[in-house]
Amino acid sequence: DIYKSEYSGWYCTPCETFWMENKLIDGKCPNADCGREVELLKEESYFFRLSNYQEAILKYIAEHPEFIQPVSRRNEMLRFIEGGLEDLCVSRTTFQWGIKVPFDPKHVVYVWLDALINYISALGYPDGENYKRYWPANVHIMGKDIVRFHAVIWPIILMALDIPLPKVIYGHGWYLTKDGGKISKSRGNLQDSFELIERYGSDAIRYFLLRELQVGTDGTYSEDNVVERLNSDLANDFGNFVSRSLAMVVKYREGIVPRPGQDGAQERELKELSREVKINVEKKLEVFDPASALEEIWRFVARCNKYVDETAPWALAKQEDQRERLDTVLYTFVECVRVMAIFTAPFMPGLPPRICALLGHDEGLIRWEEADQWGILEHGIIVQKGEQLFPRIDSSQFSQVEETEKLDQDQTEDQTIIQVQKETISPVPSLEFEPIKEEITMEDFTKLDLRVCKVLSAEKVEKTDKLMKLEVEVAGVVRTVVSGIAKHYAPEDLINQYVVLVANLKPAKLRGITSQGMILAASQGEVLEVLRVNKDLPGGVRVK
RNA sequence: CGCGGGGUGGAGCAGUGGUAGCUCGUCGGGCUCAUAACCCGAAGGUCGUCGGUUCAAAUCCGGCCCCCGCAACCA
Repeated sequence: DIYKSEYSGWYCTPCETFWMENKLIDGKCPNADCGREVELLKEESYFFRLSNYQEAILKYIAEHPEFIQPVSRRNEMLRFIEGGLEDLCVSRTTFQWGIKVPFDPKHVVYVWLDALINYISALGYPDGENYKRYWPANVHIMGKDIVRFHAVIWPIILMALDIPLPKVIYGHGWYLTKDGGKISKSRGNLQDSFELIERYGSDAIRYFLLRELQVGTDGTYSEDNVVERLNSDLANDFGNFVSRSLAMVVKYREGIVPRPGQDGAQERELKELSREVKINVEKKLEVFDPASALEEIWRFVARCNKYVDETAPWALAKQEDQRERLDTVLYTFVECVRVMAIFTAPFMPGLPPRICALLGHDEGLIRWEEADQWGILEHGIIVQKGEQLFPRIDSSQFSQVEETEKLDQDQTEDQTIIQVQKETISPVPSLEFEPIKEEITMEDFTKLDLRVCKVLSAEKVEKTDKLMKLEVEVAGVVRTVVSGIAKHYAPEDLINQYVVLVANLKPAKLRGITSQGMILAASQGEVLEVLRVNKDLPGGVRVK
């Protein structure tokens, strides 16, 4: 299914670029600086016959509705395949880095071909033990943007090799910021995950991501949400239960887990709930819904806290004739801690050792199949209250700390530097400035011709988000300039304003409009400001 | 008509035909073992909008409005 052929395209030699036929302008190079003749050039390449498998992959998807999940991604892939598959060019000769084609070393393998193969080659395909044991995979989980490679190209590669396909391809959504915008470096809203882990702990961050965000769709993220979720679920509900229950064993029985008496209705209810929760969690995990699984588990956590309230051990402790009842309750507390540790272990792998240590056990205590079994712990073992598992996070205190740290920093810096105003309350990553470029001479600088110019007219370029077309007057001449500022200014904001133009910049074509120069503007992330001249200097005055 | 996601109580989200749920927040009460935590109760939603299908629509179909991501465009 691999064959050698030629990839043909229109090649512009000076630009060293291939162009699609429909991009050419009057049959010439579309690069505005070039516009020269292009030639039809053929590059030798290897191709993979994707097109031969179009019907096979459609049939497979139809017969295995669970293959691509969630459904929205499945529909997207079906539409893509129905649109017609073309053979895939799987080698390149235009660059050297990459894996050389063994039998034709002037070619390197197309990245997605060798990347996908890693799923089986890493397992030792075709004879490795791991391959025999683990393939076909139960599920591949990846970001929704690369589902196409996993749900179309990869299965076809496997079909061509006559290898079983993975059972499920799951495209998960993305983490977006609170305002719905994508997290990205250029917007300055990047969140360093290692910083978050350092601040809150990896278990807590795992919990947040699995609990708060739906797997199949995009979710919003903000540090306020993290703090709220962690305080409420981990500190108040979970951590506090462990703390209060073990504290009572220590307080009323010197930490020695007593022998339980007869179960009452409350104990029976608790045990029944553990069975129900275990089954539901298993179901939710089968369908890739960790958020609902954790919601189930927290039903149990909440019931445990309620159990404390119902049984009121502090009242039992005052009555000598309730000694056996108190023993039962305290024993059940410790069992609840054990069960909670089992339930949460798949989501927070750092937790079991910490809890087991409190119970004087090793991690052998954590066995999923015992999540609904009771009476596992021996009486007579010694428990301790220990450190708080999840201390509450005081976010206001936290941002104060940030502020003072910042002030300290500020004072050490040159007083004349104008400080960047910190607008948000929640901690944000520090701004990353571009490094200062290498030194140039005065002569280099004077090559730049910067001019004050008056904006005569301004209009948004149709069908673009960012482009604004400006007519400016400079030294008595009117020039057209296209600028990427439409998101930040309305045309009327700029008309009759004096701005700074790079007057001797080589013209370039943008969306069909020739731009004769560049308007100066400062920007950081989402904020942008065009530099303006306020004194009434006539258009054409030089800026130095 | 480039491709795709979404609009559900103050906030964040579940919910693919049959009394609209969860967490947080708010208000009132209880308890005092615990990490000012826990427990009980309450208020709060014409499910973006208009129309259609149906005995019945947040849920199915169509039109419209708004938000977001990708692609193109930041000279």
